[in-house]
Amino acid sequence: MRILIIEDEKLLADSIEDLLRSKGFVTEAVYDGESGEEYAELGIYDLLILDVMMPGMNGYEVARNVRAKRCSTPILMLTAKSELEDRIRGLNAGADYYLTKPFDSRELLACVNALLRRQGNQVDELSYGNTRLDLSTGLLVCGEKSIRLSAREFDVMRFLLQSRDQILSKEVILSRIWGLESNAVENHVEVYVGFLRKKLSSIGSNLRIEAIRRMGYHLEVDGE
Amino acid sequence: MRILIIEDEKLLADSIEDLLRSKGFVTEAVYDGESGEEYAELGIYDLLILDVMMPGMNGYEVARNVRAKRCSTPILMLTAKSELEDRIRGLNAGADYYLTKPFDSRELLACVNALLRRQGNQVDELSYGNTRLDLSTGLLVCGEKSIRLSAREFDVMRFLLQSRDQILSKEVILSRIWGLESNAVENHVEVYVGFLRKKLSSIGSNLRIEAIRRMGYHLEVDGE
DNA sequence: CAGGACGCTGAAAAGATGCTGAAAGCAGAA
DNA sequence: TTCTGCTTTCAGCATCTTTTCAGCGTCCTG
Repeated sequence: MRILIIEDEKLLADSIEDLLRSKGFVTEAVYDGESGEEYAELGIYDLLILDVMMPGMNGYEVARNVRAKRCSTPILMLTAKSELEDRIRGLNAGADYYLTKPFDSRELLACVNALLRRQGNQVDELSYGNTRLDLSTGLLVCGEKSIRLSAREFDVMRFLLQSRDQILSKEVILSRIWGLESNAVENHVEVYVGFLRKKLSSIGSNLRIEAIRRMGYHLEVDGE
Repeated sequence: MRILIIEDEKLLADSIEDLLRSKGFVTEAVYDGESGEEYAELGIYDLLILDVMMPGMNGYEVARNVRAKRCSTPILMLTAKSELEDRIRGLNAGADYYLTKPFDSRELLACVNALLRRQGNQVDELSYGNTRLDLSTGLLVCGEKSIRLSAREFDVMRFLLQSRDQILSKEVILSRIWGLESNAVENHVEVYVGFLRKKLSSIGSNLRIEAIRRMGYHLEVDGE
């Protein structure tokens, strides 16, 4: 999931990026309306986060221009104002949701998730090696064989597949899959990795979930 | 990964230290802004955790002074206040992230990880000679061959690569990698240098870790 | 040249970390 | 309610990492 942040306060943009990245989103930030519009119109983003008050082109204008180009990427507007008429103005300009600063990070995340969910825009499979994870059915497929993953197994497998170029620490997996508030412990990750390894080998996959001591897990393809 | 905690409430500082140490970070704590600034400006930390409300120099001032010295270590600010203006003030003073007390330990960890990750992700590999250290997978690569480093080996190797123009004394390496409070001795460094030399030559690297008597170690490229 | 300081190494002990199977807890379906 | 499958918990084992240590070689200094 790729998110573009258009926000002239660099530090705030950075902290939004941190927040979203820690949840596994891919983010990019630009710091003025003009570049924002340009980037947004590439059409490669799943969501725009757009500040209203910016020097030069403001958020309303950006939203309006983007929509005028028939780009339907959902837009989340950020503003210091909380007046009804501002909200209406933003929505009329094409925004999908309106968040008043200061906002709670939870609220932002909930909002981002809601917008992405609403779009229903997902890739419908992830492949690596000889193996494929079907995101709509939750099936792990290898050649003729396939096996069903439970919800948790699916989340973990997907996260691993999405992060194939990185080592994922148990900590990160926990906070991403079980959430910050859960009282899940690292052994949960170990157990689920165990489940997944069993299922992977049962369908003859050449994917290995390699444990890297003290660092985390990494997906590898046998014979590479 | 080395973290400096600047927090006048000793109990809170201790509990943060415990938490982070249990996750394998090396921590040090100081209990007032003045010493905090002094330590921070040594530039040997990967992250600062900084309380806003302290007698004497407060967190904003520390952050501002540290930034004024062009020290770009990420700063995580802690505060009891959750007002927008405080958050912005902190961000403007150079903080990278803002956490309101009381905070969840998991949230703190996620935050710390996010900040460290962001920093680490700016460079995702370090190369020298014919050899490359992949920071996201922890692999030491030379041409076709590659070998996995353990967590400690990785830390030492990275430190050497990052300081390729300097001679690193065992003492500096010890304090940086094992931490000031650890009871590690210089032989640890010698042993790890030995491990690394073995791994370097096993993949055919032209890097040598040269010992300079009474001074320390230095990375050199064969045939230069 | 002798002696001491320093650095290197292999082997073994100590310590951490990761894996696993079994069982208990839980929630939804029948 | 009972059944079923998913998730969590736990304890013990296995494995890998880190530390420790003793002995040897080399370099420097007097």
